[in-house]
Amino acid sequence: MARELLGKVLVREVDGQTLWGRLVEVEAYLGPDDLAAHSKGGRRTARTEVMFGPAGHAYVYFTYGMHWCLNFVTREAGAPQAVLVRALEPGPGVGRCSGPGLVTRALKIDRALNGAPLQPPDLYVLDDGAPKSRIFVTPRVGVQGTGRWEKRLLRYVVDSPYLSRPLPKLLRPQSGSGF
DNA sequence: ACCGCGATGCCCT
DNA sequence: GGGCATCGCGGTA
Repeated sequence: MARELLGKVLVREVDGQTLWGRLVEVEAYLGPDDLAAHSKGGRRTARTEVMFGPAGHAYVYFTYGMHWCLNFVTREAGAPQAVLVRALEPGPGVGRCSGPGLVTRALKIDRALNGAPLQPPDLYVLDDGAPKSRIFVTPRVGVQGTGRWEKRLLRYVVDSPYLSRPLPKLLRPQSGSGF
């Protein structure tokens, strides 16, 4: 699902304006087995409840005292998996969205959208037919201390200047070309 | 370039 | 009460 989402357009309609950006960086969180996931060990709390519901809804949580993070719930009810939106290539008039906290700031997303269906008019994903870019995979960001899970290649990106952190040199297209 | 750290509040034990 | 799926700033190179 994370791979599928890359390159598609995330649209937010709010306050009479339409804000959008193209998905360039996402991470997969694989539920109870995944020690980096909020739903690790099947933890079902007020915060994680939305992830236990059906796919196609927004899971929005608050972190570090000031940031909201947007996820897409990706599996059937009872399978608490999600894809975290980490960076967008911003559309016209949209500010920098390189990092999960910046994505939600730029698209005016907060707890009011937690549990919302990913459908018009508030928040939805479009495929505008843009050509698909090559996908690169890396470890996830900010998941130290999760044992083998911190090394799993569950961050999916396309080569873009809008990533929250640049592609490792070894993965960069044209690396070693001589210039 | 990299590193350290403060802000700031909710969640979970 | 500790920690956090972060960010931006200011310091040192």
